[in-house]
Amino acid sequence: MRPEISVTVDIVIFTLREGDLQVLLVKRKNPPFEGRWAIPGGYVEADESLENAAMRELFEETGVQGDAVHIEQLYTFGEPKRDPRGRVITVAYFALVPAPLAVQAGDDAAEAQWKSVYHLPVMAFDHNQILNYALKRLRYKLEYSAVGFQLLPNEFSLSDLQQAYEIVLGETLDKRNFRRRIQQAKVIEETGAVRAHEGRPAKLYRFRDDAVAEVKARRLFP
Amino acid sequence: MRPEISVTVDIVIFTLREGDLQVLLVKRKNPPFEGRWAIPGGYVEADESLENAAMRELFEETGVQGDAVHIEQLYTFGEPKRDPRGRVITVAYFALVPAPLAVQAGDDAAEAQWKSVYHLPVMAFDHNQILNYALKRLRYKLEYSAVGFQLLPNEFSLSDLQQAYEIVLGETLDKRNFRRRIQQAKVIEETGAVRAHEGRPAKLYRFRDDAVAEVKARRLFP
DNA sequence: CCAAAAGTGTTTGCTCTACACCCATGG
DNA sequence: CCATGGGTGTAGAGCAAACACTTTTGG
Repeated sequence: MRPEISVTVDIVIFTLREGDLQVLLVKRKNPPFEGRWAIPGGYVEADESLENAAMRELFEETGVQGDAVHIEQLYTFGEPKRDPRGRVITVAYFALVPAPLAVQAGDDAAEAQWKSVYHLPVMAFDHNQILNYALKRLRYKLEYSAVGFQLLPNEFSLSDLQQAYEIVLGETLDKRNFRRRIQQAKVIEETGAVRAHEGRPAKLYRFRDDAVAEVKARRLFP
Repeated sequence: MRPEISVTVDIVIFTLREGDLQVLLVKRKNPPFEGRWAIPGGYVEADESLENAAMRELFEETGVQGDAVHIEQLYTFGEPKRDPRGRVITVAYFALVPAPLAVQAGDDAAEAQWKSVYHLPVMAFDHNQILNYALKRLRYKLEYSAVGFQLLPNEFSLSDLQQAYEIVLGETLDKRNFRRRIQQAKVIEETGAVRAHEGRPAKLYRFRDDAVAEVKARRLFP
């Protein structure tokens, strides 16, 4: 009546690095799939919620506090044979972190590395499937919610923002239309600061906290 | 390292009945929450996939074969204290079934009944939360996918379809605009049959199988 | 012929898209 | 003064919303 089933959480951690959409993977140092790359994850403790388990894994791998970044449940994968050790279902989460952070390997990982989502290795378990699903969901959400801002630091220019969208969506966007849309959506405000570099300095913006819930009835970027 | 966690699936089964959006609930005949209404569900067997478990529960409660109707994973609920008996996480699914079917009570249920989503009792566990989430998702999906057809029988009139949308969305729609949209989306075809009743007979339509994947880039019903 | 429900078009405003030049700064 | 990236507006097309009458059948 109550079969022995283990429960893990796995967390797909996306960031923008090197003009690329990257994901944090760890190299497994124990069987099964020793030496293969995998999504970070681990067992759910008896007294912690699933979300807390995901945030704990995120912190262990990146040092990022889960409540400071976007984190959401993705899907639960539970095919009987997905783990050769026995019945293990995994609740997959995905997180968006802003900066290219230093990473540290967890207990069960020999090393951790950011990898481009466009050049993924063959991974342990069903992790390629999980990652494909996460990527699909990320692109999808980008089109009708303001979640993309979570990939950027607190202050950013409109060009930064546009570049972020272009990297994730894998297509180029019209500058004037992009800016008009973002402004109309009223999800950002000027910080007052500017950033100097070669060329005209860029006004810096921040994401408006009160706009998080403001997911539009119409998609922002059709 | 591998805490004792039980895994269940719960399934929110929606249908249209009596001009109302209804959900199938069962009355618990054992503690905890004896006598309370609950969403049908049960333990996941050691060798079955989560989806199969959900389809099995659906069949046990309604006699409907899971592969004949729309069924999808909703969310996984895993707060440590959600079940007083111990740590139980539940993978919630939702299903859309076409007809007001006869229902039969499963092992752990004294009776099963269709209940209006607009007059829900206080339920066992966190089932009110699950149901609210399912309803939100249903309305949301209705707006940008063709999933609403799954609530109707094979043959239906355009008035039937419009009525279905109105019931679920809780608002009235313009007849001409509704029909034009549906026709443009090319998701239905005439069966050739008509249905007679008081008034002019209605042409009957069926949902086009090849249109299932055809979720629009633009929402169908903004 | 009357009641009841099915079916059908047009106009108007808005939103999306495509597109090219000037501006501010540092070197 | 030149190179570099930041910043701005408009015209045309396609889409969505509002709106009322005619058609077909059964009784």
